[in-house]
Amino acid sequence: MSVKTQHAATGVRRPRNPQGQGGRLRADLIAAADRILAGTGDIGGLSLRAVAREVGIATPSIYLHFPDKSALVHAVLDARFAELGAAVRAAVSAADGPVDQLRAGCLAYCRFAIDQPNAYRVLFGRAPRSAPSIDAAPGSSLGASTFDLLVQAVAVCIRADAAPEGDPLRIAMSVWTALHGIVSLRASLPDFPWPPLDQQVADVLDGLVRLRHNSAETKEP
Amino acid sequence: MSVKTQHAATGVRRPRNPQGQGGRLRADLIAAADRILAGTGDIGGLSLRAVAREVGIATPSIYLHFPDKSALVHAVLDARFAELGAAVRAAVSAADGPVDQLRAGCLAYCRFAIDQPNAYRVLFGRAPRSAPSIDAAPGSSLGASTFDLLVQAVAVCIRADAAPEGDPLRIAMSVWTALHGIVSLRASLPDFPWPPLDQQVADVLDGLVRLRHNSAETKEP
DNA sequence: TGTACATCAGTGAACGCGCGTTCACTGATGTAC
DNA sequence: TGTACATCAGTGAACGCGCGTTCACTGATGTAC
Repeated sequence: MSVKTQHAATGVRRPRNPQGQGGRLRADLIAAADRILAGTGDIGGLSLRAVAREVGIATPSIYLHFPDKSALVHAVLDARFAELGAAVRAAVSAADGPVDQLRAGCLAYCRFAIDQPNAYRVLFGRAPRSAPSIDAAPGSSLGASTFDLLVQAVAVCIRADAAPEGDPLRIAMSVWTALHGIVSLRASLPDFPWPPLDQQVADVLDGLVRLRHNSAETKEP
Repeated sequence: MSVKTQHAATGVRRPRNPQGQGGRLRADLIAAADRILAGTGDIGGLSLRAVAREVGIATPSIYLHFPDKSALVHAVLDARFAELGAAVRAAVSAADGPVDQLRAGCLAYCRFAIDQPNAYRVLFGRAPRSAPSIDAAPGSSLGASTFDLLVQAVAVCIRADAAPEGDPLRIAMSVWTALHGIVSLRASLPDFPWPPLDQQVADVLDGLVRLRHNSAETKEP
């Protein structure tokens, strides 16, 4: 039996899906490509052959579900953008009050990026025009909706008098770029003596949003 | 005559160096690799064959000057780090006073990154451990010396009472990450409606360093 | 002044590899009659 | 209940390509005698 067609992890060929369930392979392909990208962070280095090996199928079977390589990559990016948005939304929902909600959302964004640096790099670390395998910026609407969340959180803080007057869009841009800087430089230079993430995020919010800390709600009981 | 060995731009094979001047090719190879990387920003996508084509030599001639591909890439990175440091130093020297010098250095850093986004991505946009062709983080000492410049500039502002008390190292880290965020997000999402660079940098310095603007030195005559 | 030799800066062909994609094919499962 | 056929989910071999690297070689230039 050829080694080429065996599953990468188990050495066993993946069983064939029953009729009507061929679509399952599509999800498995996206998941496998996502796992590989999470290990390398390099879209250009992703190969259909590696994806097929990971899933345990023959490479041409991918073409039953995606017209070409870039379609598979787009599907992976869409899924990851949705996941990032869900993580931020969940953190915001779990917090109380404008300031804590803003902070929780920013921290969730950074944690997603730091826990999965390669996945984050795949989403935000490429030059859209010059990337060889990607023709257009995918998932931009999903990314934009997550950014809208930040603009709204800043606006709520200002309306609640937790931050001084200012343009929420402009402030949110500053915050987003600063958060992106925090997480992407940490990924690029892991040996640099970075301060704790909470402190860096707090510095950014204090400096750029100028949050007013509500002394009535400090953690002292 | 084979097309393979002709110069990419002119179709003419590069003339052979005189004896004792073989080292010239080394500099030409670094420059050619740098030009290619400035066009793609993708270290993994750089090929020795493309470099040889650009210079107008046969590919194996590269091995007369570099033991392997990663040695050539390291040389390119060292040269670019040195260039970035020189640009920042020149801007700082051309400005007067602690605040303007800090601002000038930060702006020069951003302009270098924005004018040559792919070169900047090559320097700071990779995950050092997982990059396939690069074994260790190169140029780190050159990068670190440029960062020291920022720390000193912040410290001078504090000593000159142009900024409130604070830990210059911690503040410089915040500023650097914010600047990196500004320029790398601009490169990743060029279609986003970014505000003017000067304004973004000013927001970052005002917020994170809390610069005091010296009203005696405003631009009004 | 001539000549044999060493050095130097390269060249051209070939190696084995992994890649995206195409093509004709297989074989299990369902369905119409 | 049996059987011919259609559908579905894949497979295996092959294509042409660009890659990093190795190897034996070339041919101009300098130098020792």
